Amino acid sequence: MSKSFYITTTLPYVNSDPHMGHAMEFIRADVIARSKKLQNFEVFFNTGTDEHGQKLFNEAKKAGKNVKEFVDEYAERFEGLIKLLQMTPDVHFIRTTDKHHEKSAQHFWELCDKNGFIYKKAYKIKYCVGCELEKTDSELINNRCILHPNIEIEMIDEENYFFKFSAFQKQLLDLYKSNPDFVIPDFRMNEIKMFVERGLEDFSISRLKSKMSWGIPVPGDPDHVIYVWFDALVNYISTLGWPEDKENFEKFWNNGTPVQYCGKDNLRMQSAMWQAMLLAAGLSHSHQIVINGFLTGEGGIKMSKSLDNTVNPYNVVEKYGAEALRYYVCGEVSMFEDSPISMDLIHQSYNAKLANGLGNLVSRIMKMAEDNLDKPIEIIEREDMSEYFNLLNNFEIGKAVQMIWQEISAMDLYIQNNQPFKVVKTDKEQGQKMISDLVVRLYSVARMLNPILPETAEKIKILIKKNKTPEVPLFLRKE
RNA sequence: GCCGGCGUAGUUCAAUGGUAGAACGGGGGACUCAUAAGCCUCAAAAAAUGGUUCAAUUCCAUUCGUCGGCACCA
Repeated sequence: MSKSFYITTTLPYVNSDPHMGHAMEFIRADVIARSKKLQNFEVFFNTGTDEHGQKLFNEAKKAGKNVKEFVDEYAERFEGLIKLLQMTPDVHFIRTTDKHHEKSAQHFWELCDKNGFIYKKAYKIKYCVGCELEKTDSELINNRCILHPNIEIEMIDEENYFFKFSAFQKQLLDLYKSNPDFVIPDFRMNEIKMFVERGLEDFSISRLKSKMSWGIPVPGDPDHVIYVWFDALVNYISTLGWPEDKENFEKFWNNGTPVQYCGKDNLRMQSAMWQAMLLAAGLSHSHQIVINGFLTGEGGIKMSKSLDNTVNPYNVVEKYGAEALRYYVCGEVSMFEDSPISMDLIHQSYNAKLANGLGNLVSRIMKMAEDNLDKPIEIIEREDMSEYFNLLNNFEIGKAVQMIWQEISAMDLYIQNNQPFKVVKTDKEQGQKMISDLVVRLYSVARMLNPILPETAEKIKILIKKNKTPEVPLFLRKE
């Protein structure tokens, strides 16, 4: 029986174009998914789009569009990232407007309801007529909207369904205690632990259909639709075919150590709300939540259009290629802290590591091989890669990248110190031995690169199999 | 305000109770298999004050700075 592994990104909310944060999350999850496959796991890799809720409802209306058409357009752009970023093509792409997902979410609701964790109560919301929006306390100063301080905040009473989040405090704390690696990195684990320790409040999980119709109908109550978070989180299991497909669910959710990759803004939803929801439905919790930091502009300044320091994935791929972007978010960006990104930084890393480092090394070794070896070397893939894969298994993608580039440097240094290109002129046999040893090492580099830069890894393997130097450099240096 | 993290070369990061390491970037040099790449080499750092200690960048305290969390933002 082969081992199974499940990994998912969060589903981007489709109220704007894909940005660098999405790209980073998609790429990193892809790296882990690919690396598990290489370790012979049967992998289920999920991503998709979150398409319900007030915001989309409002924005579609503002754009004068039918909501479905509005979200269709965006969903297509996000689905386009799969190809753009060279993600593994068998990734599952779920949309929360998919019929099956909607039914699945309703079933999930019914389970929570049946188990006694959903109830109805009057819900007071603070509403700013100026914004035409519901406001939270943190958005108010002196009980007035920050944007419209001259208008009184209206209190609106409405009946909503509530989820008994408060009932799960102890179970969540137990979960965290018995699974110290449940949330990665540890400081995020502490954060969520402290949040839960402070006490949990039940939250509203429905909206009045008369006010906001863009949602999944609440089972048995046509006047309400399911609050977008409650619906969206269920995608992590609906994508597996839950509840009908018991076999898949068993294989990937119960036995696939489900991992959820997300940004730091998602900590609470992924590691507390969703876990409580699963418990309420009588299902098993996720295995691990991995929390990325945010990408910022240079100098740690928040990216913004007005500062003109935004970077978008399309431009980067167009100018440097998908692999340069994959390299950057894996090797140059901190795994868990906020990190800067800019075209300039990408440019520097491209030249230093891809052109001067990897690309140049491939050229110099394969030139020696082509000129001096009579035939391609025989490769036996049996060296131990466990040290490398262990890094990836712990989501230390950056350290894994570092390990590869250390080997690249070591090979450059070896060539410099031992000069096989000279040796081969005086002692052919010895020179050929040195060169073929280098080719073997290069092949190992390609194997390690496989999950990070899949296309380049494949190119290198082909060059080695044909014993050819690349016709065009792998990564042409850019000025 | 409360809680937590951080403050090390130009930049991004590392290690350490006893001469502070790396990568990128910058200066210089010898070579040539290679993408004017690679290699060698040089310059370059511990926010401030006080304490513990034979000895502190490392432990403690305070100050300053900075970042994050403090619930419906999908």
